[in-house]
Amino acid sequence: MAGRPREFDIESARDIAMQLFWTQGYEATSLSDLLNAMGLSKSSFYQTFESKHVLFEQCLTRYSEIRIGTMREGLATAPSSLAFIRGALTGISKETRDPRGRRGCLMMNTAAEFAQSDLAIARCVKESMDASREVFAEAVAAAQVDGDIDAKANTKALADYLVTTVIGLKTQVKAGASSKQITSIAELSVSALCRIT
Amino acid sequence: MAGRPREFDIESARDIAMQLFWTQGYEATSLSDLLNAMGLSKSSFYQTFESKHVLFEQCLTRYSEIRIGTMREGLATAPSSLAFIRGALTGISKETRDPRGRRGCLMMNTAAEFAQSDLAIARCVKESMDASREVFAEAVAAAQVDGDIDAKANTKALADYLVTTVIGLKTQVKAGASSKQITSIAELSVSALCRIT
DNA sequence: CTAATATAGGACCGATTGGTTCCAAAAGAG
DNA sequence: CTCTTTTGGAACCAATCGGTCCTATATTAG
Repeated sequence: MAGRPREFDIESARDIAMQLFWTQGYEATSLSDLLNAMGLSKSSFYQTFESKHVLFEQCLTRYSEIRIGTMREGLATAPSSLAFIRGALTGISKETRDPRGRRGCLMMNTAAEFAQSDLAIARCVKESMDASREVFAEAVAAAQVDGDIDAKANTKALADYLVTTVIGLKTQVKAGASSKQITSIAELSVSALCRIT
Repeated sequence: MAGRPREFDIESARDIAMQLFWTQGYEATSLSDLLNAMGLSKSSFYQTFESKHVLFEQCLTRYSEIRIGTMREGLATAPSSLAFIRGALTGISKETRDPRGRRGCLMMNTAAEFAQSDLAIARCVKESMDASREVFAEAVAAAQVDGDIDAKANTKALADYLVTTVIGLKTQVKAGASSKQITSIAELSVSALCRIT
């Protein structure tokens, strides 16, 4: 009991929107920007995604899922937990060469753009932040078992420390830091992590 | 050789604008927001400050001056260079209770809002970043002389590390972290700094 | 067939945007 | 007094914003 089938894929259309929001920010992305990039008419857009704002929230959720998924996969396949942590930090230097520009992290960009003005979005950002902290906490705990990090150290505090460093590094990239600088800071942070007691 | 005297103070009017931009961001601050807050008519505004954009650039410069000045003063008056560094990090936890909201740092907010789109602004942000790194570099060098930080460590790299941590902490505040979390991460970072070789 | 849904495209909405220009009044300096 | 400048306010600009609604067509299921 259905009519004409949808001619586009909701998921991939949303992914395109996510990329736009990521690169340009919410306010800077106009409705026509979205329509052009997604290849949709206004009618299809509003019928499928209630509004620009609702679509944005969906994009945030999707981004978080992808990001956390990638982290979990990286942790599972890394040669060691410490290697995963090191890779998570040093890998940020690659974003320096991002052809799409140094666009940072959608969650942090959003946190910066919507400060306290939108509670629903603020909550979404916080949840994503907590999720990535959780992955780091698991990695730190495993590295403590491996003996790479002091077992007496506070696991959750170290995870918070890592999240903070990642945020700082990504923002540095956005502010114009060089690849070498990022790598150097990342290495420094990891070696510091291993000396904490 | 002058006509009617200006009835407002340019400096303080600009400071009010800076506060607005800081809390709300550039795009989110409309012209009428500015006029209301600054208590100016449109004519006075455009006669004194060429445009919204020019005013914003002036605000960025002013913000940077204040920020760097405060840092230099803190470094000069602190009981020790390491104490200054520790204070610079742990003090961020106070911003949690900011009545004006967790508004982060104007420079980083701007970096996030204007990514690569405005070169003049990007340059301004980078300069401010470099200036604060320079202050941290002086502090680290002094702390190395004091023996609080290993003298063999790379001074500039440590300064970069500190800037990154500050950015991360301020963004964490904006994303909703608690005062305790911030303090804990800051303490962790400082103690890590002292163990690096 | 009919009912249901999706399509593209356009008309239209009120509101707001940053910015410009003009005006007449006000107030100082010479 | 005259010249110069600032003042507030209004009028006006073209453009854009997100969003609604409508028409006509297309495509499926039953």
